[in-house]
Amino acid sequence: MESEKPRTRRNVRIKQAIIKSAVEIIHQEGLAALSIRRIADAIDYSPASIYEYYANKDAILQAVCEEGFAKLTVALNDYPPQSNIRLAARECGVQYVKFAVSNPDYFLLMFSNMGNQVYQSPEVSFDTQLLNSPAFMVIHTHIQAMIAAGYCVVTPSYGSFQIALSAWQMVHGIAMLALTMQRHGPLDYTVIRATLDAWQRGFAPHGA
Amino acid sequence: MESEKPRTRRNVRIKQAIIKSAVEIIHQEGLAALSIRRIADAIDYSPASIYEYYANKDAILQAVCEEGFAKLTVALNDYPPQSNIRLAARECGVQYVKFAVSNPDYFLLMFSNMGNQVYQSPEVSFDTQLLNSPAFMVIHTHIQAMIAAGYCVVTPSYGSFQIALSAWQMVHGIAMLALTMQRHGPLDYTVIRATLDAWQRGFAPHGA
DNA sequence: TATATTTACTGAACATCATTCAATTTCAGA
DNA sequence: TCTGAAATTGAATGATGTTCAGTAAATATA
Repeated sequence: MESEKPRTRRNVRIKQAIIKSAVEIIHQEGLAALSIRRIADAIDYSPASIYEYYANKDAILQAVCEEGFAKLTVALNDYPPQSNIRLAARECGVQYVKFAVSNPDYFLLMFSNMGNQVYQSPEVSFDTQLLNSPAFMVIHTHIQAMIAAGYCVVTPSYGSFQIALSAWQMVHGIAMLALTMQRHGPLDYTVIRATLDAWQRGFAPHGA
Repeated sequence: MESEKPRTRRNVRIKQAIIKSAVEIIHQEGLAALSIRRIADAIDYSPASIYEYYANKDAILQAVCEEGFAKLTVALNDYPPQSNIRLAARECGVQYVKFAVSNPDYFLLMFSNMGNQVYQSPEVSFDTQLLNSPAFMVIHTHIQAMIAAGYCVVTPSYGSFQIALSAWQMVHGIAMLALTMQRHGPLDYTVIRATLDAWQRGFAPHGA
């Protein structure tokens, strides 16, 4: 089931080589340096043959983005064990920012005008698309745990989905501004953790 | 003082015409449609003569961004009068999101890889750069008012600057995700206001 | 006013880009 | 071995940013 003919197996191997070299170029020389010719050089093919595997450059960028979201999902869980639910959720947010900072061009591509057709099927609603996205589900699971532990208050009009979306918006804003405005000098993660603590307090039950 | 020779006055008029048509093209056809030849067409000049006024395309994009930040500053103050400080600050945040949503390509250009050299002089620190930026000062002033009114708690390591930055990060995350992930369907500003209320609660004094 | 000089402007060119396509090579099956 | 399909490519197309030598216009000088 996983790979039928050697024909198709070679096919997927070349497709993987294409996006792998694309990711490397983006990492090493930035998004602006990425071109079809550059990829073709890297994998020892002619520029024209790239189009045998991807319809156009946008399709390649989309594949790169999809891989990026998968990597982000992994990164969101890659932090040392925490002593409680709230610290774990906070560290998950820190991981989000760290992923962005250590993959700036990659991250900007994922969340910019073009390559973000990942969640963009208009026929499916925004909510269900998010709830099927692994990266968002990591956040959502943290929020559900905090709700279950009594650290988060839900109301009829503002449930776990809205809170998780708010959490994503918070860390996304931190990450984006760090990439575009705060490029010079390293980030102070103590301050960022304090910001995420304040965010958690905003959803905590009254006087806790 | 304002305009010396007719020579220089004509010069600035043409420079303004260039960025004005650039902004129009971005609004009407998107950033991808913006080219030197397209601008030259719009202002009845040859492509080469554009370079008499701007060094290259990046310089034009930077000028467009600077105008964008000025427009954003105006928009942040353009909301109906509110009955108290906290509602005013909240509405300022709503204006930030509304500006982004009604100028998507413009906003993405302002906060993306290239055209954001606005605050990027490495010799000046991030803090002082922000505190000299009119758009950030609008946010900072709201925060200072809330602190003075006792709605916000400051600590030695987390002062008005950090709180204002956190506010900016929050609304920026809302705006950015709305542009890149939530493109289909209008935004629910009731939910966004609830999110900003929660943010404010996070910085409120204990049990208020 | 006539001339010299600086400025504004342009056409044509260059390098690079994404993309297409006819022609060629490679390969799997009969 | 032969045949047809698939894979690969060189060359071409049209668009892009940018440069530059040359021309036209505006200004300064005499």
